[in-house]
Amino acid sequence: MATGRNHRPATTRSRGIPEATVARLPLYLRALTALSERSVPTVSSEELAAAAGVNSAKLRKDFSYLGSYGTRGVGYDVEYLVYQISRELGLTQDWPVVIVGIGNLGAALANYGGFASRGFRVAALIDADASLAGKPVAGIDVQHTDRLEQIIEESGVSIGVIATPAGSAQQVCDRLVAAGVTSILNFAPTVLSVPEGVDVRKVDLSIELQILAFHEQRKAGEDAPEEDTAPPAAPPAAAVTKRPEPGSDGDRPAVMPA
Amino acid sequence: MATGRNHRPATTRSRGIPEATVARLPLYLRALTALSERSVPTVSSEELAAAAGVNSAKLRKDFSYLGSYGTRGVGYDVEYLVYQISRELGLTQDWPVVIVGIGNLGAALANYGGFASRGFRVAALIDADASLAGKPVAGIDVQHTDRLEQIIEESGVSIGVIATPAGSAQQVCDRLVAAGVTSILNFAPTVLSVPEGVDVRKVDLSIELQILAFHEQRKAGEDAPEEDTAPPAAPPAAAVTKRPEPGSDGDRPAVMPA
DNA sequence: CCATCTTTGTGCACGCGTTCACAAAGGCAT
DNA sequence: ATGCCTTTGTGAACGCGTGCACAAAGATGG
Ligand SMILES: NC(=O)c1ccc[n+]([C@@H]2O[C@H](COP(=O)([O-])OP(=O)(O)OC[C@H]3O[C@@H](n4cnc5c(N)ncnc54)[C@H](O)[C@@H]3O)[C@@H](O)[C@H]2O)c1
Ligand SMILES: NC(=O)c1ccc[n+]([C@@H]2O[C@H](COP(=O)([O-])OP(=O)(O)OC[C@H]3O[C@@H](n4cnc5c(N)ncnc54)[C@H](O)[C@@H]3O)[C@@H](O)[C@H]2O)c1
Repeated sequence: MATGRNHRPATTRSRGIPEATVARLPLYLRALTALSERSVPTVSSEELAAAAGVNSAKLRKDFSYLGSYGTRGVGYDVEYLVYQISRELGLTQDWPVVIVGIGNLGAALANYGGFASRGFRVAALIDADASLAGKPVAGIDVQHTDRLEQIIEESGVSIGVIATPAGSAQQVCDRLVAAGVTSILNFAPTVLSVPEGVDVRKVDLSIELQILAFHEQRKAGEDAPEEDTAPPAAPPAAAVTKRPEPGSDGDRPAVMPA
Repeated sequence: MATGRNHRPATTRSRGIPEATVARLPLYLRALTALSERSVPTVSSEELAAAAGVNSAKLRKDFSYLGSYGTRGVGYDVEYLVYQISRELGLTQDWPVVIVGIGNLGAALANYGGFASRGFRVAALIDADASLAGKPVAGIDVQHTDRLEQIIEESGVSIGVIATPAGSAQQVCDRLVAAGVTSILNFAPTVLSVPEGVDVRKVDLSIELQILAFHEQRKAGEDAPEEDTAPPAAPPAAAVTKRPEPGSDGDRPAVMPA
């Protein structure tokens, strides 16, 4: 999963809908939308669960938090459920979104059609590079960072996407929050600190790959005997003496062997 | 979070390292790398936890799974810890990666510098569009899908990134797996089904936004009284009778009101 | 060598999330 | 109507993850 707030103190526990359930609702919604397009009238928890790639009991429990929308012996009415989930997720209204940082990634996001298909609308593209200002990306003119606050207030934007380099992310975040944004999707590889009441979710490609690498390594080393912690390097203790750097810094033990 | 395997039956539970811990190791690694660049010799759990945005007790417990690498009264040796985590994550070796689907997103990924900074190397870019073949993206020539199997075998690729449209994703996935890929990072909004032993993680922008929208809606509606489930639509029951299934398609109750 | 002070490593308790398993509900055929 | 069959909704058990709080380890200064 990405990162919601650290730990919701259970006080603000969304009318009883668990966070894990919320994270799966979009998955169900996607599967249901596909069924709806094929004009399938009803679907059982078993079928829908298979389509969404989850356990059917989990799905039923998830839906039970929304209410009793199923019919025993039959299943769930597809259209009705699509509406209920959409409403629960707040997708019956349009959410204007700003994207800050129109580089490789930001431009790809701007071009992504998957926004509008749900209730999201790209309200503005913002970049600090003056030479980009006025140029259209995905049919929308890029605007300069100077106008960030103005744009957000005028358009009533409450969701911001950060696709700037990591070094600028916190600064951009601060400005977004100050201007009224209360939900942020962060693609920059940094930990953002935000005041209470602001939600941050992060998408970090590098982390995902590293997690895959971890499991990949385990798969590979499953046959070969593990070499444990012995071979790697010198233990950390008793190794803090040298100081090669005049500026500031201590020594570094001779780790990172061959 | 994204999605690891559904549920690891605890049998293959990575030498005791909890999945949640594995997911945080890259975070610690990033913070430690920054410290290392500033030549900071040691760091306490409290400081490092703050930098990584987590609880210090959690961080200490996480590290305890790797071994006792700290020194009481002092903290952790930065360089040593960087090495230990890198080794645990399998980052001491280079992982060749293929990206399939060099469109908006795939091209952005190919251009992303964050790959090489960790142990990942873009081994090949693959697309079904014949007009892209031979054209360089990020300094690497795009190759046609026909050569997918050959490329994977030749380069010994075990990690694949899917950035094709959703409709092609499962098919691409199947080919990757058949060719020997055992870890997949999926950007297409689809549930991929893979055989046992293959890990899939997904990154879904749309889902992240929907989760943010959910919380955003709650924040907004906190003042206003909730309108519960009453107004929405007609209840689902008593609407399932017909089954006009010669071709397909049944009726659809008049949901989705104004 | 001893006292003190810092910080780790972890035992423990708690809450969330997952899964099983089944009673109740409801459709459908007879 | 009545009984059967399907599928929901949920009680309960379990396991994982989190965070508190503290004893033990070790550094440091006298
Ligand atoms: N490209 C990818 O596939 C990818 C993948 C994962 C993460 N990321 C992260 O996403 C971010 C963007 O990546 P990218 O490849 O698009 O980089 P990029 O350099 O192509 O684009 C960054 C853009 O942000 C703009 N910018 C810089 N500072 C700004 C500021 N203060 N305010 C507004 N705009 C500002 C720059 O002008 C530039 O247009 C980076 O943090 C990167 O680490 C990228
Ligand atoms: N662009 C985004 O920001 C974004 C965000 C989230 C998710 N996604 C998802 O990522 C995927 C790619 O998005 P995009 O915007 O880059 O789309 P795109 O249309 O720009 O690129 C898709 C590329 O995949 C290639 N392709 C199609 N079928 C293929 C096949 N069978 N084998 C190999 N290559 C094939 C196409 O030739 C094209 O170059 C889509 O599934 C999209 O939903 C994109």
